[in-house]
Amino acid sequence: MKVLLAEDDPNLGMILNDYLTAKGYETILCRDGEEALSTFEKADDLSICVLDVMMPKMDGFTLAEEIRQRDSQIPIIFLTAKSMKEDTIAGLKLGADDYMTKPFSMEELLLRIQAIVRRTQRSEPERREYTFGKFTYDYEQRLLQYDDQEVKLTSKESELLKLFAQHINQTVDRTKALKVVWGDDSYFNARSMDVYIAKLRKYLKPDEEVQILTVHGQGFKLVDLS
Amino acid sequence: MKVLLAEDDPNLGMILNDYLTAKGYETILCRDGEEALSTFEKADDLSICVLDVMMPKMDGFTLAEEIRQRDSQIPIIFLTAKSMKEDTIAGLKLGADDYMTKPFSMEELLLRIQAIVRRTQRSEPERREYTFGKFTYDYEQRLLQYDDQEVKLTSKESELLKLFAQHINQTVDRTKALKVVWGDDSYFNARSMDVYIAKLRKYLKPDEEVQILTVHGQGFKLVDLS
DNA sequence: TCTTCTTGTTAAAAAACGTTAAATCGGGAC
DNA sequence: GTCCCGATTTAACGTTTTTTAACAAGAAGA
Repeated sequence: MKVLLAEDDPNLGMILNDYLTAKGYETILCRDGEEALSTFEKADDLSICVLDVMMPKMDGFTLAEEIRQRDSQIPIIFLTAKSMKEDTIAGLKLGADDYMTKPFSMEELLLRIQAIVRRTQRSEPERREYTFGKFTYDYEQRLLQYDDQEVKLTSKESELLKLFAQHINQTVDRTKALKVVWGDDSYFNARSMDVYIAKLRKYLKPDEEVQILTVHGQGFKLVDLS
Repeated sequence: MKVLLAEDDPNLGMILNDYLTAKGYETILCRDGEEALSTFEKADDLSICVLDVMMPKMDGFTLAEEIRQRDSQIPIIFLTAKSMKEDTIAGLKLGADDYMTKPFSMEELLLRIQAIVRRTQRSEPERREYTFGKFTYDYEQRLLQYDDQEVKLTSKESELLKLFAQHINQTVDRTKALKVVWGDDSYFNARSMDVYIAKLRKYLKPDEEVQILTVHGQGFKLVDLS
């Protein structure tokens, strides 16, 4: 996840940069509008832009217009020194996705970035089919196929398997799985999930190369050795 | 474009209502959280929710949680009396799409609504004809066609099918369907709906690529693989 | 090693849903 | 009004899905 930061105040710039980096974002910090624009043109997989409104060489609004010309979709958040209504409105007219008035907390900025990214990426083509080992899983039809056998999964089985299929060879947290599939992570839901893990394991048994490993105290991992 | 407004201050409520109506939006104004929730459940084509945080009976955050449970996609904008950082953060954690601090200008609210709607583009215009798989459904005439066969549906069958057709490949909540088609979600209406689901499934049988899946404990989903 | 916490497994209970048919309702014809 | 009819609801019973319970097994820390 790459974030373009355009902020001329070296102090704030570094703070933002460090904070977002610590939170797992890849950041590119630019000191003025022109630098930001040329960086934008060179970078090819930016997820979001965070632009200070007042900057040397090219202000944030102009920069946003230039960016919009080149990518009409990428989310833009403006940072402004004071709450100027006209600024806000001007920014929104340019298609800003959000707006923050200094001083703001890092946490809030992070949340806003997450919220926007969640929104804009959610239309990411949900896959219909997942494959692992010799299996094919059709999420829409809830059909798990192996050779010429097929099993129809129930909705809970389906949601859980999809979650694993989306994170092949990665550990999926118990709490995360519970929140996604059951909505909350109570004790009983956790036990219920364990039962479902057993069911999925039974379905996956035919292929030795695919299995659900438990990462004790953490979660589970669907490993595909094929 | 339908907007759900939840605002207890009659003055501001009317102003918002009038302004948005003048701008071509269809608005539904609710005076408290509970009213807003039950309105939400009955309406079947809302585009966005604008919720005051402080309201009688049910506050905006709780309301938002309830709404999120029923529709994880619909955009939500919060209105709050003062700029409370905790409020802001709490709201964003709930997945708010935007946030406005009173007093704000109508123009700004409008711009934010437009920005969000432009991004999400979710609103299904009320259509006369719906298609899925090899079927065509004419809602006005209540005529379901397949190849050169056609079936005339009864009014309940029709309302239910329309609801599914408007949410193809999305889960429609049982309670939502009951509220929209039957008006309330009593036990017997629920059983009645199950009977109607069976009827619709019979009608849809000719096309393998269209089916109504049940999402246990949640609702139903009309999937179209074509 | 012992103890505690977590996970595996199985079966039973409970809840939700499917199916079919009979009962009820409500509007038009007579 | 009564009768008839299709539409809808209620009822009864069957099936599937999910949760709960109880106990076994494994991992990790003292």
